[in-house]
Amino acid sequence: MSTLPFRLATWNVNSLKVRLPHLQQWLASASIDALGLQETKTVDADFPGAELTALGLEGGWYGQKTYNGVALLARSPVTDIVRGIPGYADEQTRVIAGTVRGVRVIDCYVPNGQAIDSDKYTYKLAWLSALRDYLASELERHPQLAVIGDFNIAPDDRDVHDPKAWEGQVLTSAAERAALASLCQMGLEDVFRRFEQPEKSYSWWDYRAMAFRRKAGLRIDLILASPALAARCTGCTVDVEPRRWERPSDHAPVVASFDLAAD
DNA sequence: ATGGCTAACATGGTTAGA
Repeated sequence: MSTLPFRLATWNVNSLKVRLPHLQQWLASASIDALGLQETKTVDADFPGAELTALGLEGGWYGQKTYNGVALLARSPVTDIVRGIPGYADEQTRVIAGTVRGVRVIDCYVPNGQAIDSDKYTYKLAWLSALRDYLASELERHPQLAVIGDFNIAPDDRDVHDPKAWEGQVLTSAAERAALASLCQMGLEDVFRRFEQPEKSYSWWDYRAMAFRRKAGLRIDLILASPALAARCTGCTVDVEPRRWERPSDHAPVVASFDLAAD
């Protein structure tokens, strides 16, 4: 049976307006078939659709003023686009889903949570519960499902540069990790860990205190795959190169490769 | 050292990120 490669990426760009040149430069060499963005921070009317069309991308976006904002883009048609979590009232634009080459892709920007004692943390956990219910139903409908994005949860202490300093903090707390684990218990797999990876593999580094230079980061940007899709995964890497560029996003893109059936 | 830096909105200083 013949297969075709499918390279799927997620990138929190921290303002698409500022990072459009970075995206253009990265796409020129990264050979990406589909891409989920987070923190576009732009209303849909201002979304740079023409610039992305010029890069050979199409798809959908779901943004708001100042905060949040997601986009799902691909080199082939993106169909059945759904914005937000159906049935969950949320003023924040954090999810967009679509189907690309037979793969259902759900792009998420999970709430940060700010601090354990914050209302935003309560919102984060409630939001993750709504996401879990949504994904349970999507798993039933779509054997080939990818859930990608900025999860704002480091799955394990391996994914934290200083586990002691981060212990019990937002992004590593037990309740957040349990919420992520419950997604994995439904069959979604963090494909990054299917493969041998370098020590200190992270996807986010604080802008402050030379965190990137010190390799003081967290791995919070993930690509989860359903069993049938995970079985087709041939690799997953963090591309740290754009984090070295001038005026970078604080997140690096993560890329997973799949061999899809070519029927 | 509880700061450090960046972006949006606004046009000085606040909010938010993680």
